[in-house]
Parts: sequence; structure tokens; C-alpha cells
Amino acid sequence: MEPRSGCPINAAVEVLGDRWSLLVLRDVIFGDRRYFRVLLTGSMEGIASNILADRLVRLVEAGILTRGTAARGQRARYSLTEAGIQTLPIIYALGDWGLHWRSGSGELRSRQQLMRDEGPAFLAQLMDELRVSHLGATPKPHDGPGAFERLNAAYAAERGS
Amino acid sequence: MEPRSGCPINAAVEVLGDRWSLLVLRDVIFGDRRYFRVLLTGSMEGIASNILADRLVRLVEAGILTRGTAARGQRARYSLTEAGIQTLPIIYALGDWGLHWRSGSGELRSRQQLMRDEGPAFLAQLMDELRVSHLGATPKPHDGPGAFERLNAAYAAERGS
DNA sequence: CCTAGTGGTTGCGTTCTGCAATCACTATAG
DNA sequence: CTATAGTGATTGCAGAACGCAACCACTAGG
Repeated sequence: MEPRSGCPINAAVEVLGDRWSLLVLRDVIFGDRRYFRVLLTGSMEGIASNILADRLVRLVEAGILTRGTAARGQRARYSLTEAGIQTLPIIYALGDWGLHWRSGSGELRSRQQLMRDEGPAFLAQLMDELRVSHLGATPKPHDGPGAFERLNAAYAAERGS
Repeated sequence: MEPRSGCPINAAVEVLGDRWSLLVLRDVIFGDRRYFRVLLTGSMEGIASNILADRLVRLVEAGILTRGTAARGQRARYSLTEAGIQTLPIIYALGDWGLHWRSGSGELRSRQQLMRDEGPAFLAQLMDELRVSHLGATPKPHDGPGAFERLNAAYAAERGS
């Protein structure tokens, strides 16, 4: 793929600017879905298998995901690279906008709200935890519960009510 | 268009998740391009006229832009709505990511760098200035030069060197 | 009337996308 | 060994989106 321009915004759009890439990343990041089948059946929007396969290849080629070595018929685990983890602010900004200007009432509302309330520090903590589970980084000491723990608690609380 | 899910991230992707919408918004926001011809010929990536026409209609329908009332053959000016102005954090996040992970060397590099250096307060100031020029809001008093003024200065400085 | 400029629209061929069915392979159970 | 379930894809086909060039209807200026 040849870049249409040198603009960094265009560079990001060429990789992430379609109807599925960012949703796959959302599921990897927030749903901890790291296997083909899990991503396929767990997607709220019902992605087709060929589209998922194509997007996974592209995201790996773009250096956003890595594919754990696995032969045919074996579970291949996908992990975020640092570049992939760095897409979190984009996904957050999209979710924040969607929440306020499209009045999405669905899955991620409470988590998004939590992130908005907590500010950039919470986003940074979330990215640290992603580095631990996807890049094998050593956990940083945090006082209080983890970011994902709090996200899931907020989600469960909304479900329970 | 029927939403594929209630997820706010998906809501944003359904409106902005294609190869052109965000680039059109970029040109409206950073290039102050508010007329069809200007957007058509000024686009770095070379958008086709039918695609531009289609995207403008969609963005108006989505409540991101408004079209100034103009009959055929008259200059129709497009303005950002508040929802449109609120896409700035998304575009900033995309540009920031593209700058660091795709090494875009083009047009917006210096502006992006400036925004990154200045932080969220600069983004807020930028959005205030957009409200003045697109929504007719009364300017807020700022000490020092305006955000766009500084962006253009940084851009000119890079060009000059 | 003529010309330049406005915001588009229309054909037409190419590419991308989405859905269902299918594939090659592995692991497990009987 | 055979049967079955599960893995990550691949294939065929139809429809939608896209890209390019030409054209359209209209306005303003001279």
C-alpha cells in the first residue's frame, strides 16, 4: 500500500480507517479477546470470518498486533505491540465522542464513563496493564485496584442494577 | 443506516470510519477549507468530487457539519457543529499516533508536534477558536497569541527552514 | 451573449466488502 | 482406527463502495 500523503492523520486513517479494524482492537483491548474464534463469535457487530482474517493480517503487517507462532489448526494468540497499545487514546476519543454525540447506550457505556471521569491518568494505568499482559512487562506497583478491575466492576454494577 | 450495536465506539466508527470523512474534517478544521471547490482541490490526497459530495452530505446528516443555505451555483459554506468541533480530540489522537508510529513527515507534522507539546489546554483553546469562527461564539479573552496563530507560525517556520 | 466559477451529478469500470459454505489441520474420545 | 469437535482460515459470489472523467445547472461579471 502506497501512502496517499505524508500527513500523519492520513497515515493513521490508512491503517485504522475502516469499519472493522478499530472494533477488533476494541475487543482485543477491552474484551481481552486474543484468539480468532473468540473474536469471531464474541463480536457484538457480527464480523465475518474472512473480514476478521483479513484485518488480523493487516494489523499484524501494520505492526499493531503480533501473531503467536502457531501452525494450521492450532490456536494462534494475538498480542498488542506497543504501537497497538498506543491506539488506546484513539479508541477512547472515539468512544467518548460516540457516547456524547450518538448516545450509545450499549456495552461500553459505563466503562467509557469511568474513563472519562478518571481522566488521562486512568488511561495511562490501563496502558500499563496492557503492557503487562501483552508485552510481558513487569507490573508496576499501584495502590488500589487495577484499572481493568475497576472497569469490570463498573460494568458489572450497571448490569446488576 | 441501522446501528450494528449500541457500543459508542461502534457509533463513532459508523460515522467516521472510512477513508475520507476524517480527512475532510481535518481540512475543514486545520485548513479552514469550508467550500466544495476548496476542499476538492486543496486535498493533499486528491479526493474525487463525487466522494466529496457524498461525504459532505453524510457529515451534514450526522450532525457534524451544517451547510449554509445556498442555491445551485452559489457558494455553499460548510460549518462545524459543536459535535463536529468535538471530533478534534479524535483527529488529534489519530495524528499523534500516525506521527509516532507511521513516521508521517508531511504537512501537519509541526502542528501536531506543537499540540503534543502544549497538551490538552491547547486543544481546548483550539476548540474555542473553532466555536468562534464556525458557531459565531463570542471570543474568549486569551493572553498571548491565538492557537491557530501559533499553529501557522510553527508551520511557516518549518517551511522556511 | 460570453466566460469563468459555483456546487455538484452521471456513467462506467475497478476494487472492496459481506455472507455462506468449505477447507486443512489438530486434539480428543470411543 | 474412526468419529467428532474445534482451530484458523480460504473460496465463490453478489452487492456496495470507490475512483476517474466528463458533464450539468446555475450565478456573477463584463
